Amino acid sequence: VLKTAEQLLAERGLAGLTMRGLASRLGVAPNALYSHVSSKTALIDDLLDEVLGLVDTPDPEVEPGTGLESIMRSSFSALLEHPDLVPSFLARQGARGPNAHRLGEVMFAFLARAGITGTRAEEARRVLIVYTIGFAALATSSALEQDAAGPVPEDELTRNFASGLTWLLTGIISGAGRPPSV
Amino acid sequence: VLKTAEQLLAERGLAGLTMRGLASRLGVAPNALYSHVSSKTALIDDLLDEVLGLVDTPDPEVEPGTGLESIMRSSFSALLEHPDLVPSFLARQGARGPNAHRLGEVMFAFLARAGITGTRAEEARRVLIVYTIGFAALATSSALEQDAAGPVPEDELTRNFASGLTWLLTGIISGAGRPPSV
DNA sequence: ACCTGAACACCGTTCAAGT
DNA sequence: ACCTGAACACCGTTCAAGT
Repeated sequence: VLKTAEQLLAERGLAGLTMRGLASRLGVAPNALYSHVSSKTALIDDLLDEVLGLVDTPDPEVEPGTGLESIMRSSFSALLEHPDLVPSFLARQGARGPNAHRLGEVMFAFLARAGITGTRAEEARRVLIVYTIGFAALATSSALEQDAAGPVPEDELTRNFASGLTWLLTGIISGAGRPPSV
Repeated sequence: VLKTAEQLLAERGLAGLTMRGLASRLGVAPNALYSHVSSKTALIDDLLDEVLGLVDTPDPEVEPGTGLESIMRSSFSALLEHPDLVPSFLARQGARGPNAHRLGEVMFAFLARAGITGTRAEEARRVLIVYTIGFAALATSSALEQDAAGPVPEDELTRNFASGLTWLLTGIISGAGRPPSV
């Protein structure tokens, strides 16, 4: 059901994933899909959470900084494997399915072990997520369209992502910003 | 010419900005637009660079950290004023018009004064841009759709943006990551 | 429950022709 | 240069009806 949507997406891109195209591949009429999914948006939401299922969560005993780093790296590469879905992640603010929820909890746990809780933890989590999805959006869109300007190779962007992630984690854990009201 | 596009966008959103709708507002046939702009994508690219024209560049004598901070803050609020264009910024990697170029140069100048040059400066600039656009995307999309989950007020997101920006700049300027090969 | 036929109300873009 | 009429090749979605 969803699987063929995923496969059609991989073959023909986001613009190529149409309800009509999907229906014809399944050998049914376009409107028959509405017996299985309430709208195209709902279909995409389902696909998004499936991508997050690919992210593996690190050993919770590991140091908080490295734990967070590996979660974000793993998320980044999961996103890169589904380039066409990344723009949708941004538009929908990172999916709200069960997998998204699970990852959010793991992140909170690591932040808490680094002594970051409350509002500050929420902020840090949001910053990390936004940064990761944003960079994935950059990497995937740059892969899709080749410009005269030179497309910037993917491994360079991955290194760039890692640098920024380190900066971010350094800033978060060092406790910059906001006076020590905690 | 472009002005009406901007105004139509403000009124009816990105989905409401169609070539046909734009044409009818101008009192011409849909295809007449193609005498003025080569495609809808080109039209949007023009709109994007216009938004970047709203960003004001700080006094170049100011301290690098605060200079960069104010550029990114100003960019963030310029983006927030045109919520419907933000997704396009991500898809097109932040526009490539003259205004985009100008801002990029100013950022490089500040980074250089902070002792950051070469690859590292490119990485830092990209990280800052991605972070800013990504957060703007979050803020605008959360403003557009109200969910049961509670939409997160805009000023909270703006503070959140500022916190993350501080963390990022702390990390960048403190010289974390990559061993001191410079 | 799940499907079909037919339709509604749209899209972006192109082509030939006019002025 | 800038416009029109007409068309091409599509969209997502709904409604009534069938099994």
